[in-house]
Amino acid sequence: MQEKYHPQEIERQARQSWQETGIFNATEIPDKPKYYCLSMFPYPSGKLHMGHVRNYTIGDVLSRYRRMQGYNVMQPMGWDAFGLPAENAAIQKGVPPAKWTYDNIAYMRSQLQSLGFAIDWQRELATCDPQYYRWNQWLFLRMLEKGIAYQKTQVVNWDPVDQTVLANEQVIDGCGWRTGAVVEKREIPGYYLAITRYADELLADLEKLPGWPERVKTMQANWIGKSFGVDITFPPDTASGMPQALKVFTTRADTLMGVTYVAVAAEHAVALHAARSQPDLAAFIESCRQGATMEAELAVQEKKGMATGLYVLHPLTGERLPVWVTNYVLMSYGEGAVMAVPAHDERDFDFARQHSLPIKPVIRPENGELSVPLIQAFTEYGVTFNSARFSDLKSSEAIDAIAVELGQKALGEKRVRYRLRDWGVSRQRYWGCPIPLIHCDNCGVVPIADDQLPVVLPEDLVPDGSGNPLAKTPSFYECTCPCCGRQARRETDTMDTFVDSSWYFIRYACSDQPAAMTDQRANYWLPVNQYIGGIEHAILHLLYSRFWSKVMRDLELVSFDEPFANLLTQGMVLNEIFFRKTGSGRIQYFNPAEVDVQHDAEGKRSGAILRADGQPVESGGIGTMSKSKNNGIDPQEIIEQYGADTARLFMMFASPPTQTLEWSDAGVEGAFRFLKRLWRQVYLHKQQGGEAAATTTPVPYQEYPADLRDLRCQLHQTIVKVTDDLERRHTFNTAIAAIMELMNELSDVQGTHPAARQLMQEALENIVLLLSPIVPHICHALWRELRPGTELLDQPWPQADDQALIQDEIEIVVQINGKLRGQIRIAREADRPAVERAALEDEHIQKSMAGRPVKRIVVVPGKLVNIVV
RNA sequence: GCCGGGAUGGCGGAAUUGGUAGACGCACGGGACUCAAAAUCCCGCGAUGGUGACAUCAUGGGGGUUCGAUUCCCCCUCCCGGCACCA
Repeated sequence: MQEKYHPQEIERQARQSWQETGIFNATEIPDKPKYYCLSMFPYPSGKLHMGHVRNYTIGDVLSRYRRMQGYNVMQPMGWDAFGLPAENAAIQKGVPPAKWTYDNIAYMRSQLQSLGFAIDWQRELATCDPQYYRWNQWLFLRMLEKGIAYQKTQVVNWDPVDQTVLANEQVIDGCGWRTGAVVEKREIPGYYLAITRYADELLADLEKLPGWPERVKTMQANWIGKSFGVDITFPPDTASGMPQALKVFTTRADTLMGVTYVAVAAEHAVALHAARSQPDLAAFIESCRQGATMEAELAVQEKKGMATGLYVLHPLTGERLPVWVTNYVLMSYGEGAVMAVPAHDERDFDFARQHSLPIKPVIRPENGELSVPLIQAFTEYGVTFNSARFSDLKSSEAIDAIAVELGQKALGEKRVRYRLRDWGVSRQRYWGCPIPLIHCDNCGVVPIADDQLPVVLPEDLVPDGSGNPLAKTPSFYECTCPCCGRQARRETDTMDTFVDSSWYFIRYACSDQPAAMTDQRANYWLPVNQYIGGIEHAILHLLYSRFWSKVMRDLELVSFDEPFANLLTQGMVLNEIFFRKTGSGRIQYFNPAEVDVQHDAEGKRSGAILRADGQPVESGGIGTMSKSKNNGIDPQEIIEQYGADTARLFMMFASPPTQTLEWSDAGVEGAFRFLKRLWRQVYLHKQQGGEAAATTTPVPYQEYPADLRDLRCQLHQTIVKVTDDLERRHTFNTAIAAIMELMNELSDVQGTHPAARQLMQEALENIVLLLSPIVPHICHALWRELRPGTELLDQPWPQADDQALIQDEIEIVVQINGKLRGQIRIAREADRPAVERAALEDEHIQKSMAGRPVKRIVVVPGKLVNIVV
């Protein structure tokens, strides 16, 4: 055995050994419990970043742990390979996106392999592979047949930078999720997937996901936004010229008797009708359309409106109610029209005040009166009044009674509505999955026949930054209609890349299946037992994938309802930001790797200097690693300097996986130091006749000296703790801390005494096994030293020896009035009176009590005694 | 505005079901080894007072429940995340 730890060499050897045996290639074994462990696949952007390393290390630790526990583990990897960065790189460098993407995949694959992840590379897939995306197209056609996919023209979110449409989920604070550009409204035809058909199930099934973080489930529930209410029809006052009845949706039918006007969105048919004869109204509508480009601005912008001169009739009283066009009613929710109840709705209240519309209170608090005149809307539930025969009812009763009355008049019914909108999947971009349709002047939209799939995306186009290159490539779009044989045009829009990622985890189960989208292996492996990824996909990818799985289930392609049984959302990787203000007032950022942080004699931070010039730099706080702040650390450099195990150990140790992780060079050094100590400990043990002790005449545990018995107890307690931390808590940081603690104790064990060597052998073997999911390479090498001729990966996860966990004497804490005042050692089986007696007799306790009388003694068995004086 | 999560030494974090606050690591200080430095090893390390044994204070702030509260309850401050004219 080498005296020193040489990570590069041992890591290369370990990886070679795993590769030769193909040990991580998974097959379906019916009689073994399966464990499908999945980390979100990367976009092949060029090289791995620390977020990837963290993500895949978490997955690898869990995979390797489960493997040792006897599970049939599958951990696959692939590439989310379609997307805009490829096109942008192509525009800049003049290289086709395909080449750029495949080159990146090759490099990043080698990086992942150098990190030693236990991945089944036989199942690797890339979403830009025609053999993958043909099944996107195939399923899209099935959806088309079922009416789940359909075409419509509507106002959409337009990203002016990426020059494409975005789905609602992809608009964050009014900006594109990728570019951050302010989203515009445009009216464009496109294809939609009817995710709203599944709204109710997507919401209800969140309850089938106890293994998901509450936070993510809440976010999805809010996004789906189910609300119960009543659809109400307001008949037209034809005398005023009102052309049609107005349908509204309300959750507060109990306030119906307080309606004083009706408001419609600027895009509403009634508004457009009225505008035809009223130029000023037309101008107002136009200004609404232009002003309201940014979603976030909508909420804060001033409420504006204009009367149409049209009237509707109150469905119960027949009263004439004016119709207003306003900018605060959304066309995209409900019917694009609302009944306005100023007394009981904040928005209506503001608007009514501005435009001097009547305010009619009809709800009062259950125990009390409404103070009039109202200073603000009373929006809570309460009791009706001033509502004719619907007075003096609780809100819930009034809603029911009014709904029944409206039902009898055929002017309303109870209705459930969702905030969720259908998923627009058309993208006016090149590097994506072609939508398999043909437009024929004669036959309309014609789907491609299944046996003609895939519609292959040409891989040699170089976009120039102006529009979709597919639309400028006749060899792609020129075709003949499959129905009538005449000249036709192929659809040049491609699918949202979130389509690709909505089912890749199913395809891993059968990525070599040429004849079908899935086969029975999908039902063996799925659902994914543990999914790991960033919280940023809480809605987007995770909601789409759930929807897609349910569609596939209804098409009888898979048999599960939910794709991901357990979800772990990892925290982001942060690093300090350093900068200087240059003379011209510009800010120049410096990479933390080029900066030395200084400390004073008390260990507090005193400043930071740039190594290159020795001059100070300012700290800009801690932030996510990003190019713009120049605070990223390249994982490759860490791997080359310290080895993959150090990188993995540091990331798992610095914080629990769900929390943010602060990068620290010193912390990396510390992790490296620990591995060096571990290596040395095994080396020294072998020098002292080490592993022979385990095989020759063993000393019975009962004959161990007391200190070794205690140490052996700690060893087995550590096994229990690490197992629990990995299995249940997923707190790898505390698991590592417990092993470090044990190592610290172990380093005191000296000498060649057989029992000492025997214990050392037992401890080191177990430490190597416990650490192996986290730092597999060094453990692979150390195991060969501790047990020559055997392989670590053939070993099961260690089991604690129950006998070792039982201590004859235990330590009990003694408190006086809840404050720690002493410790006593006492026999494990000592009864309550004995414990009390021992506590009272203790010298320290006697002194602290100073003769005060005992009022009461609280005993927590095995833990503490509290003496109340 | 609504919903959720959080605040613990110089720093990252630990304390799992109300039971020893600060595990483990980093930084820092002291020592050993060395011509010297690095590396390594040993010791110390919340604050205040005390030579010391020890005492007091301390988990964002204030109050409460309890023999005992970082943990439970009420109020407040600040930070982070999500949603936001959703009728």
